[in-house]
This record gives sequence, structure tokens and C-alpha cells, in this order.
Amino acid sequence: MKFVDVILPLPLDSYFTYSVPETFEGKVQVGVRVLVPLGRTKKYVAIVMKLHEEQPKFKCKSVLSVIDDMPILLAEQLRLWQWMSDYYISPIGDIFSVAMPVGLKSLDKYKPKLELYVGLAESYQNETMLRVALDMLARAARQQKVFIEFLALSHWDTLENATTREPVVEITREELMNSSHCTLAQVKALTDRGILYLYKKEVGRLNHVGTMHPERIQPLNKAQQIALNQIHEKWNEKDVVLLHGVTSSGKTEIYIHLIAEAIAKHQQVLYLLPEIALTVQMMERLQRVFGSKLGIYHSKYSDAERVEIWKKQLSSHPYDVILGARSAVFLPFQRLGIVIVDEEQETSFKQQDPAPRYHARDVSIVLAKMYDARTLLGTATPSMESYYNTQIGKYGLVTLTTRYQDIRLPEIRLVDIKDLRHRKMMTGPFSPSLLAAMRKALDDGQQVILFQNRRGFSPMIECRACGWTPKCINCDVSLTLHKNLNQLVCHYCGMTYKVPSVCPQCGSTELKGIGYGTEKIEDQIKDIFPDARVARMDLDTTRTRHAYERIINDFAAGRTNLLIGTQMISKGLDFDHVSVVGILDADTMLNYPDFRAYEHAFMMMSQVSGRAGRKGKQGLVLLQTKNPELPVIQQVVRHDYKDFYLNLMVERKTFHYPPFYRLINVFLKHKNEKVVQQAAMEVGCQLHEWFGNRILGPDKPSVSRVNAMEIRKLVIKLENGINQIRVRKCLLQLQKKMQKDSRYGALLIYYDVDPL
DNA sequence: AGCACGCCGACT
DNA sequence: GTCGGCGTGCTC
Repeated sequence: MKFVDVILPLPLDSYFTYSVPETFEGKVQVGVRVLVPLGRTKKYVAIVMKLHEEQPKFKCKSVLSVIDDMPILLAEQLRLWQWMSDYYISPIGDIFSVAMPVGLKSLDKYKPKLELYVGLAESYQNETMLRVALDMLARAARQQKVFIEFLALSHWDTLENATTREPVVEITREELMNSSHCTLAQVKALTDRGILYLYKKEVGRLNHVGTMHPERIQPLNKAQQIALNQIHEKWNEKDVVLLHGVTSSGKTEIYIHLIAEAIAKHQQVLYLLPEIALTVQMMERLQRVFGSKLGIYHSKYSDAERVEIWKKQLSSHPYDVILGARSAVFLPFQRLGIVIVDEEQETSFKQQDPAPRYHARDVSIVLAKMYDARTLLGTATPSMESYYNTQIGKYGLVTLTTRYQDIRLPEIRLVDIKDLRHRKMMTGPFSPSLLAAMRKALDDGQQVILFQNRRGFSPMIECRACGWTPKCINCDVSLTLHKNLNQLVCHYCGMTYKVPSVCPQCGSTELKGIGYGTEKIEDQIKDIFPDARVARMDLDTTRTRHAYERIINDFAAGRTNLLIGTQMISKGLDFDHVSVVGILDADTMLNYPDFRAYEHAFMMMSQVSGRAGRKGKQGLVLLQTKNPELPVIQQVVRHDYKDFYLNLMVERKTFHYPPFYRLINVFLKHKNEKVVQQAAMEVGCQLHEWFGNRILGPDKPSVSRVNAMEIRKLVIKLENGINQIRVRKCLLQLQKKMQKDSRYGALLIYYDVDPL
């Protein structure tokens, strides 16, 4: 008797075993999908992980059918899933759930795309009958015209073709109607007469158009060429190379050269970008060069398209290059040679909420190792982790300091708003120098970007009489005022509330918004610069992909000239006429209660600054802060990454933080505060017993209640070189023990490995 | 994830 | 006295 161990797309960390009926024995193999029963009624698509002949101790059900003839996952993918499950302490079923498009996980979800075609009826496929048909239509001029058009399009047009059986071009009903400008009724008349017939045909959704155009690859300038050579040199010794190139040093051009080289060597390339940087412009740029060798894979693509890309990657003609967001790491590759991770510092590479909480950059490095492929991490502001890895010799480092066309880095001018506030010289959140610079830029026909990392109108409202602030009923946060919607919104659970007109505590009507969100900035800007064409880009104005593109295109084309935005505007967007960038308030970023606050602030400010200046003109950045003397602010002003890095490293080492230590966050969630507190204390005791002073907490996080769940958090700090496997075993055991405990019914406990 | 089993409120 | 609320637990 044969058995299979399978993964189910459920949060289960063990395999389930099913028996294999003899009829399927020849078909089952590791990596194929099988249909299995679960429980009384359900059927699931599962993936075969192991074939064996050990009779399990429990009664096991039998596989219902084998779905694939060939594995849908290659050996490398299975190994990667296993690694992810172990490393991120996530059930392998959860990996399965996120890794595969829905259409491959359920049998009825994926429908091949069908198109309606028109063909010439068999009986008319000769010269005589074609004449008959044309005669028959003599009194129906429109139909005859349509029929003649059909014959031309499908190459039945010359009667000789009909007899010599030249290959006939298949045409869709749609094409026929478009090119003959006819109606559905006229085609129907022809099919009713039996001259034409309709048939359905499966068509792919993938774009096959365009061939590769190596001649469209731009030659590299000297600095880029040197960098490219250095990357190759370093790759001889190290698997991973970090390309540290200042903004607009032309990193993408280097990637394009690397990709072309890989294709010439018959290797595949995985090119990862953060979702937000995967713009139409970026895709078109690569498509122009690589044509149909390029596949694009990200969440905005329909599931059916993703299924087709997956299948294509398993076929004999896979895409050579996959450009994608983080989920592209799961695609099967047959001959992966290079992985490129652009904007490697970008935190959106880390999946946040549904498990597995994986970091696509780190996963892709592991993936590359499995194929003995090389990885290139590109960035203008390396993450602490990656830069540290270059300093200890784990990664190679290539630095590119020359900007494209020698554009100078922007001048960053500090504005001390504490002093200006004192002297009552601020206009709302704007300093006089910022307003003056904006005015000048707009008058000169230039563009302005204002950065405020807070959406909504006011981050909170307050009663002037008694100090009351509205809070979310499900979460421990104050509500943000959205004036356009005339609502109070919880940015944690999304709950909306009506804006109270009187204070429910004291009855006063003096409720006032505190602080500035992008919406309020927009309002005030419109008052101060009534002639400016203002656009706002934040989560609220970019709900659809379309809106996002439109805002960017309008600004790039100059239809708008003043862009207000959150961190969304800091990502890889290159505009030609931005002469002034205003960072309205650096301090909220710096005061964020997290050990990474300075790191994030530095990156964000550097990136936003990089939007200023283009084409021979030096841009100007006005950085408003109450703490101009802070080293991190000075480092931003001097564009001094190295100093920033060294400074922060001292702190990280002293307080046992990454990259010297690896973190694992432990989260406990429960409806009841007492229960979660009690459970957290017990977890804390156990962890302390195992790991001693490597444990921090339990703590009440700054937002301690989300979606009506009370939260407690612990942090585990592990020095490099500690036995990671043992640690994970302990944590898994602890998780099981706690969730089994009847005192803590419905307790949720999970880990976040390498949290950001 | 589903779906069944199970223990407390408003109904014929 | 039942019908059904969804809260908890199991599925090879």
C-alpha cells in the first residue's frame, strides 16, 4: 500500500497522510496536486510532499484524484517552502496559501479564457460553393460585404486559396465585427444561413507580443560600466552583492545589462521591486527591451493571469525575466541565474499581517542559493542589515557615486520651526522660507512636492474645554479626522464614525482638530496658493490602481504642479521639474516609539529629498524640524549615509538590536485583557527560563487593542551564532502548549521573525 | 478555512 | 419546554 504526505492550504503545521489507490500509483509524484477529502464533506487541493509505504497509526482516507501529470512545484520550491515554514515559524499550509494563485488551489476557480471565433462552414470550402454563397447574398448587400471581409481576413479571399488549402487565419467574431463595421445581427444572419459557424477556443491571457530588442539597451556610462564589472568580480567570491548607488545614478540600466547577459547565458532572472515602484513606466521600460521574454507578476494582476504565468514557468518556454513584487519569489524557475532586489531597504518587502510574515529580499536570497544563482541588492540607502553584511564580508559591496548626467544632489536647508513658532512666524505648518521657495518655484514654472507622513485631515480632535478626544471602540487609538468624508476614521481597523458636533463629555461645541494630515495641508495650500494646481497622493486618494497612475502622470506631464503626499511619493518616481521639496515635519517620524525610528526617518527623508532637482538644476529641500541639532538631521543634510550608519551601529550594538542581534517578536491576542495579561506573564516566565535576559517584556504595545483584541508583546533578542533551530523548536512547543491550555481559551499567539 | 458540536437567551 | 446564537475544536 502506498501513502502520500500532503500539504493542505490551511494553517496546519503537520502533513496529512492519505492512501493512494492502485490506479493512481503511477501518477502520484512529489510536487503534483491531488484532490483529497477532509472532514465529512470538504474536498481540498493538496500538494504531495512525500511518497512512502508506512501505514499510519490512524485510519486514513484515500486520495480522490491526481490533478497533475507533471509536478506543479519544482524541488527548489518545496525546499523553499520548508525553509520558510521553519525560519518564520509559520505552518507550511500558510505558505501554500500565500504562495500559489487561488486558481491553482481550487479546481473550479480557474477558468481558461474562451473567445468566440467564426469559421467557414465545411460545405462551402471550395470554389463552387463560395460562388454559390456569394450569389445567395447578392440581395443582402451588408451581409455580402461582411462575408467578403471575412474571406479576406481569414485568407479564403482568393478562390485559389480555397482550393489549394492555404493555411487559413482564424478570426474572432469581435475582429470580424470591428473590421467590417457590422452588427451582431449580420453575423448571425450568416451563421443562420449555414455559411459561417461559430466556435469557442481557449486563448491565453498572457502577452506574447514584442520580441527582444537588444539594440534598445542604452550603453552604460563610465561609472556604470565600472560598477557592472565590479559586480561580476564580487560575484566570483560572494553570492550576494549590494549595489549602493545614489539616487539617479542609473541603477536600472545596470540591471538591464545584467539581465541581457543572463539571457544570453540561457539563465532566468527574478527582478523584485516593491509593489509601489512597479509602475507602468517601469514595466514599459523593460518590455521595450525584453519584449515577450519578460513576465510581470504582482497582486494587481488577475488571478487567472497569475495561474497562466505559473504554468508558463513550468513549460518548455518560460519567461526569461520575471519582474514582480514580493509574491514573485514563489514562482517556479527552471534555470534561475540572477536575482535582483531593487530598493532592498524597502519595508514593504516584509509581509506584515497574514502569516507567513516573510521578507521577500531574504527569501529571494535563500532561493538564489538553492539554484546557485547570484543576488544583487540595489539601493540608494541600504538597510542596516545589508550594509552590515557588506562590512563583515558576507556580501560584496559596489558603490556608485556618480549621478546620471552629473546632476548635483539637492541642497537641503534646515528650518528651525521651534524658533519660528515662538516668534509666531509660522503660517500653520509652513515656515516663511518654505512659502517663499514654493512661491518662487511656482512662479518660475517649476514644481513643488510637500511631504507629510500623515494622511487624513487631523490626526486627532480635541475638546478645547475639557480635553476629551474621541477614540476607536475596537482599538486603543485616537481617531483621525477626514474632512472630505466628514468622518472620523480609525487607521488601525478602518472603522468610521460620525464627527460629533458637541463634546459628549462636557457639551462644549469647541472641538478642534490637532495636528496636520495631508488633507489639511491640501486645504491650506489651496488658500495660500489659489493659482496652484494641487494634487494629493496618499492611501485615501489612491484606492484604485488607476487613481495612482493618474496622479503620477498628471504631475509628470505638468498638469498639476504641487504634489502633497505621504511616504508614497518617496518611491522611485522621477520627475523632471521639481525644484523644491518641503519636508513639513521631521519630528513626528523621529518621535515614533520604535528602535528603527531614526533609520526609517533617515531613509524617508533621503528618498523624498531625492525627488528634487533634475536635468542640470540642483534641487532645494526645505527640512522643517524642531530639532535641527540632532545628528540624524545633520546626516540627512550632508547626504552622509556612512556617518548615519556608523552612529546608529553604536546604538544598535549597545542595546542589542539588529544587525548585531536577531529579533523575534511574540504577540499574544485575546478578547479579554486579564486573560492576555496572564498568558503573557506565563510566556514571559517560560521564555526567561529558556533564554534568560534575551527576553524583553511582556509589554503593552503603544496600540494595545486592535479590532477588539487585547495585545501583549514580547521581544526575543538572539545573538548571531545562536542555534536557531533549537530556538524555533522551543517557540513552536510553547505556542502549542499555550493554545492548548484551557485557561487561555481562544488565545492567539504568533511570532514575527525579523520584524521591521 | 469550514463545519459540527455544544452550551445559554427569546419564542411557539 | 424548543430554536438558534456563535464560541471552540477537529479535520489524515
